[in-house]
Amino acid sequence: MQRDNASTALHPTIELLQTSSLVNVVHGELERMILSGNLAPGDKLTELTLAARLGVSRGPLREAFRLLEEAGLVKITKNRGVFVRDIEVEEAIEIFDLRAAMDELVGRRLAEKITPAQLKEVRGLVEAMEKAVKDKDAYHYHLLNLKFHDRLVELAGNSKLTEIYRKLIKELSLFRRLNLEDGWLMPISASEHRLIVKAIASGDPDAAGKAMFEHVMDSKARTIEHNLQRSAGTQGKTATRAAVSVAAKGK
Amino acid sequence: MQRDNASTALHPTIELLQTSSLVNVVHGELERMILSGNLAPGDKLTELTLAARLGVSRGPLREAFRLLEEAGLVKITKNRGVFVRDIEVEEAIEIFDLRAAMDELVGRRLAEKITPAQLKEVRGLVEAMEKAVKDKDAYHYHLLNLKFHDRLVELAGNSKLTEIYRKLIKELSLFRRLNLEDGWLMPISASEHRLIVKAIASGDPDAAGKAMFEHVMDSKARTIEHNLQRSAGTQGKTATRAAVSVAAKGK
DNA sequence: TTTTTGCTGATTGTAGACAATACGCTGAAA
DNA sequence: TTTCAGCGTATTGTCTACAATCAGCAAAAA
Repeated sequence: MQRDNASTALHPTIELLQTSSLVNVVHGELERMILSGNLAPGDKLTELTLAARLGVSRGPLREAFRLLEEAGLVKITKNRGVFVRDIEVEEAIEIFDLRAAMDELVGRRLAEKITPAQLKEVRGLVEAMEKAVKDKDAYHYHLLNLKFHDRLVELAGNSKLTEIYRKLIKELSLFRRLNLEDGWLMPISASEHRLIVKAIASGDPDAAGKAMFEHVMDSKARTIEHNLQRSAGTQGKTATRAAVSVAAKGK
Repeated sequence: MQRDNASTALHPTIELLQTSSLVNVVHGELERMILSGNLAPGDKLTELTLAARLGVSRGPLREAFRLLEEAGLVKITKNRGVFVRDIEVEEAIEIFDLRAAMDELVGRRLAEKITPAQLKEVRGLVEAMEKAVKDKDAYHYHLLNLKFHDRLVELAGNSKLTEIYRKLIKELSLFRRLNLEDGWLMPISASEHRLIVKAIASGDPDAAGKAMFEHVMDSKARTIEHNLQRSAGTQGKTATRAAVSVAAKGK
């Protein structure tokens, strides 16, 4: 009986057909469109239009909507439709605070269990980021930054933590997209990464946790500040953001 | 014009019809059945059967399934069906570790910002728990314990944190249900609650965070230990309630 | 002018039908 | 007895049709 053999070495196409339904594909595609900015916060996702464009019927599409809703990427209003969610600055602050606590855990764990090979790998990412800074390549830096943190969380070895961390990052991207790509705060962030790796390498859980925590909180301060400047400069109608400064100093 | 009046004081039935679709109702009902143990881990959720029982068609039901899938309560396998998820002990450990980090954040925040009135409220919950211990009322104690921690998280004032915390608790209940209701570890847990409230009341963020963290980690150790003992003792599966469909063959 | 009322087109909510796939049974061959 | 092929049933995946609801506009009333 070669059942074992067949289940381990499966042809990619077969594997694909067995695992992916239309719902999965549509879900992935919509998520990609949202995270890439192809669909912006506030945009309406009309069922008939999207169904026609993606070449599927409304059923799978609606199921994919529900996945996105629970993931926090869209908001469904009865009889009104589906809209790409808009992350308010208050919610972004909450996410940063939560991320800080999670990353502190990540730092602690890594200080205890990271291997030399893994350490070398993340050092490579830091060096690549420093190179991107030197080249003033903000986009590449952004991708490396995401990769760096994602990899650290992954290496911490808690899959539940990884799952929720990624969910938060996705939601946060709905808020952060606006003020990315002007890489003014890039170099500051970059230098902190070296400190994080150093603390992890030292094997001191408290130090590594603190380094991670502080990094996220600094990142939060920079992002919020940047966002406030931007929204204050562009439009007068954002007077509602006044309450933000109060929320921002919660520590 | 009494538009304001009309929008604030809306007839409950109208409000209900505007907000709740069949998907929402079905989702809530299924979640209730899963969390209450009416549907046990491993149970299969057959579309036609459930649709007939709930009096809806398969469409809304499938959308509710997707919500539950993203929430981690069920697992959908293509062409096979929907099953109530089974939380392995490894995943439970991960959730406890994550919860510990989150609760540490909760403790810190509460030490800084809890009000006397709120303090009085949580003290009342602790006292009620102590009474439940004295009465040996394990079920009531269990409910109060959930309420206590849920309220603390809520009072921390981070809605994102609250949302994810509740999601984790729901998932964890799929693992913990088995070894609840034998309240052997009840009194130990109860005494720790007093310490938590005391640390929060003292206004020391580090102490409160530490108290919360330790409590969750102790709770983790007790639960895991208890679970190991139990699963070592009983080999047979307890497939008592299979409301909808067959209990899958043992894993 | 301002408000309100009724209509119309567009969009979502739900149900049912058809196609595709998996599971379990029967029976025959080794 | 064990294994395996073939077949029928049950269940899921997807699509289409119909009903319910909403947004916008125009015309009438104040």
